[in-house]
Amino acid sequence: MTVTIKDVARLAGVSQSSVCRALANPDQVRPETRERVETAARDLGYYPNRAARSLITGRTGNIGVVLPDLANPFFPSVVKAIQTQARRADYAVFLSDTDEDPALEVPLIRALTKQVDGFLLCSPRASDDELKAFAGQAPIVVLNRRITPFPSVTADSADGMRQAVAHLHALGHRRIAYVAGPRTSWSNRDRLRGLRSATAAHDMDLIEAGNTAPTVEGGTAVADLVVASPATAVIAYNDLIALGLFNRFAARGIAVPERISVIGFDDILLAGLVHPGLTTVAIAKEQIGRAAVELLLESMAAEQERPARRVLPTQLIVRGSTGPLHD
Amino acid sequence: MTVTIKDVARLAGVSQSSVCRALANPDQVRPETRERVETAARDLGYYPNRAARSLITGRTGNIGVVLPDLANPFFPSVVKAIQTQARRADYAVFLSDTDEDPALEVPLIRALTKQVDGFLLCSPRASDDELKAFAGQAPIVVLNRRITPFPSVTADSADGMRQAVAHLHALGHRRIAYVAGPRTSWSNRDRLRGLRSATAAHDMDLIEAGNTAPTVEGGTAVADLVVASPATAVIAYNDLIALGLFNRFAARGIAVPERISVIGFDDILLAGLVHPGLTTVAIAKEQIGRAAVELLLESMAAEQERPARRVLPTQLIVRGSTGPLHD
DNA sequence: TTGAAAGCGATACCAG
DNA sequence: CTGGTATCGCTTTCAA
Repeated sequence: MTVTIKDVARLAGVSQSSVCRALANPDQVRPETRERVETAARDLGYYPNRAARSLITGRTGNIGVVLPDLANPFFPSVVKAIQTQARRADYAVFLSDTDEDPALEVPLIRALTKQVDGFLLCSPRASDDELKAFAGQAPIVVLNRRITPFPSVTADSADGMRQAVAHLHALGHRRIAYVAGPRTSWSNRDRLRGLRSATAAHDMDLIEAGNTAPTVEGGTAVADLVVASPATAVIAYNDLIALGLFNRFAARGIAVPERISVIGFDDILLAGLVHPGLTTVAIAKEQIGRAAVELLLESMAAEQERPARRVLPTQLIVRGSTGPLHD
Repeated sequence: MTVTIKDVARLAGVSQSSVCRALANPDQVRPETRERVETAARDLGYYPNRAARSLITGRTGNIGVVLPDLANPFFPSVVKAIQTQARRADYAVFLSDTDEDPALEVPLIRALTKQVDGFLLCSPRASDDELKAFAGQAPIVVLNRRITPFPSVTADSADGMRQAVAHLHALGHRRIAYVAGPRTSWSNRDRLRGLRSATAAHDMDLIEAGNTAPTVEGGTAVADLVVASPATAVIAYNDLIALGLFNRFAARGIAVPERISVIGFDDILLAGLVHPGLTTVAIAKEQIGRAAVELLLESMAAEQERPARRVLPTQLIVRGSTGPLHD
């Protein structure tokens, strides 16, 4: 059924060892032999069993990607970048969606541990302690979160928030509401931190409208709270929430940006397609994916002394959902 | 470093075989022994190496998912459903994005073959012949395409088109344009076929506006052709293209649905969030993913005589982008 | 009920 | 430059 190295060896009339070498280190073998082996392999349609190989080499050629929700358009973008970069290094990708369930993360990681050379944890929801338990067990790079001792790739949320707040301030806004995402999300805390210091710097009021699910429905659910607050502008944890706000605002006849300005975070595809366009803080999603793979490869190659931390830039994208304050 | 079955055996004071049995067939072993093994395994944090196991059992516990473009929101939805269903059966998922490159598919499949028990090919772009070469090599279920001899899961595009055309006809439209997707896409041909017969049944004119990329940009690129045609309504291969049309129409001041009605296909999240809402043919994406995994598990369990074909229903979702004909 | 030993497919080392 | 052999971690006969 399945063709193994033995079959190739037999057909080529050489030993297994030679087949192995001819295929892996072509120059350590006589050209004639190499040719015979290559022909035999081609004829039989031989492809090495990477699982068997990993047993002896200790390398699987796979990386594991764990993320909370593929339905959030932010993640597919990142995963796509990861895929592209991984393929360049001849790595295949295991994908696990935890469905925003923190309890699923650790078992999933464990189940994959022996099958991958390292992990990319995107916005992991598990506790610091649970994750730290993996230190030394498997190379791990964390995205959108910082946990010592793992290398991390994050976006410069503070700077993004600074840009967003400066923009709103320039438009005349003085009272901003923030719709927070999941409490378990490091990004959420990071963004909130940046927002607090940015509003403080401008001496503006920050009204925290509470946490909600990072989905359209999550935004819709808290829209009325925002309207009832004295805020003239609202910044959402992410674009999906912002679009949920849009929805409910439209349903209630609340004009954006005339009555209230809205800013999102992530710059997912949707942001540019709704009307009015959603002003948002763009994150370099492709760069995040790429950087993460690079860091992982590095940390697999050699134990790093101090974990690398890559912080990628953010950029405010101004669209129609923000405008001057009307009184 | 990594804890193996030997370590457990040593700590429990039994043989490897007993450890294996205690963990796999708990009832074939004396309760006392089982207890000792379980404790030892827990204490050491033992998790079997699935790659090593696959070597002997022939089962990997993995399934491979290949798709053309994770950036198309349709696919993440399907993948998420696949994940959920796969996890239920204790399968892990390998994901490969081919970036719409037909040439990448076959090598990717081959590279994964030994590491997975079967494949889910989503909207594969490779030729029938290339794919047929895998028949008998690995269990394969094809999504959004039909290729003998593989089981397939498809949407009832013909019925979806029938609903869309009937809707437009009722609104008074008589000339419909179709913006086609990739020539290599089976879905595209399937949808076109359905559309042709539906328009013929209503004695309506069908203007084929040519093929374009299944992306927002693809839609934007052909929008002017559609406007220049005598069509009063346009059906796009998918929602992304439809949204690209929206964009360009808005830029040119062409009113939707007053000047032209627009219908998409897939019902991605975006469709409900743009203004006006995009009328579209919804596909049961979760069901597709679920059904695909089910079929794959079945076909792995036993060679089926005739490949199963699951055709899932489609449903027209009417939103603001379609309206009565104005003259 | 348990242990010893063979073997899955590939690589790596050591002789020759 | 090539072949024999041990080995990776695990499962599975086969005897005891």
